[in-house]
Amino acid sequence: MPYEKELAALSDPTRQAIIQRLRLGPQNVARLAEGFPISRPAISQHLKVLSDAGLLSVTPNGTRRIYALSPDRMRDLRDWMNSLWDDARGAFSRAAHDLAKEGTPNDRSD
Amino acid sequence: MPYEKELAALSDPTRQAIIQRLRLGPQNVARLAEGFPISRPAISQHLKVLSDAGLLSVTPNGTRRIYALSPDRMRDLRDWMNSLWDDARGAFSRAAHDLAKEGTPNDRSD
DNA sequence: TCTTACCGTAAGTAAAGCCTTACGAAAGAG
DNA sequence: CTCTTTCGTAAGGCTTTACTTACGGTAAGA
Repeated sequence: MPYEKELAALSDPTRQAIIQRLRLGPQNVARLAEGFPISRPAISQHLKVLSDAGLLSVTPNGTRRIYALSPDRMRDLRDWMNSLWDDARGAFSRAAHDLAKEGTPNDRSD
Repeated sequence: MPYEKELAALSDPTRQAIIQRLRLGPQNVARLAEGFPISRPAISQHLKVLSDAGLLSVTPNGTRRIYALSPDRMRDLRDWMNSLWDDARGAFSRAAHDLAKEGTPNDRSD
């Protein structure tokens, strides 16, 4: 299970919205929380999940904490998605080929 | 929130393992369940989640149901990851540039 | 120093998720 | 028709998750 934590972090709609926000640029917590219908501590908890997954980086600046997207981990995820897609294509056309020949691909009995 | 359901589907370790299994080729439910420590109905429920997310396709064959990866939706996800990564890179270097100039990117005071 | 702004964490609660067993429907063999 | 295989779904229990309010700690300004 290669990217369990990262995908779990991205699976929440609020965290996805946070990611979308940070696509425009780094932001501190208070400003980030302004656009959401939930409390600021809830945003902090989501930011912790995203940070623990390596998707965000933090830069303290005075009392503020600036959060930004971490391109490195994001690139790893993208590469994994790429390989997944390649295998999906391969398995798909192979299955289509097999089905055209005999009808059932995995017709083995142990 | 563009790919909420797809990412939620991929976030579970069991479902990730199912995906890994199907990278080798399509399989029916009973054979798929053989390699897991959980019951067959649990596998069926996971397969439903993955199918509802559009990541799998089903092909009935007698009493069996052959599950396979759906390359289309997988490609969409990959493309979204690509754009996400590009924006992350852009925001990152822009932030680095701003920090080099003044120190704080979002320095507005309400 | 005193006050204000910013933020993380703890405690508690309501909701969602994952697993199990039990059951019923559909397809094929005899 | 009867029996078996394959599979999806319903019901219930248990764990995890996401939210709230309350609180403490740190940095900057007067």
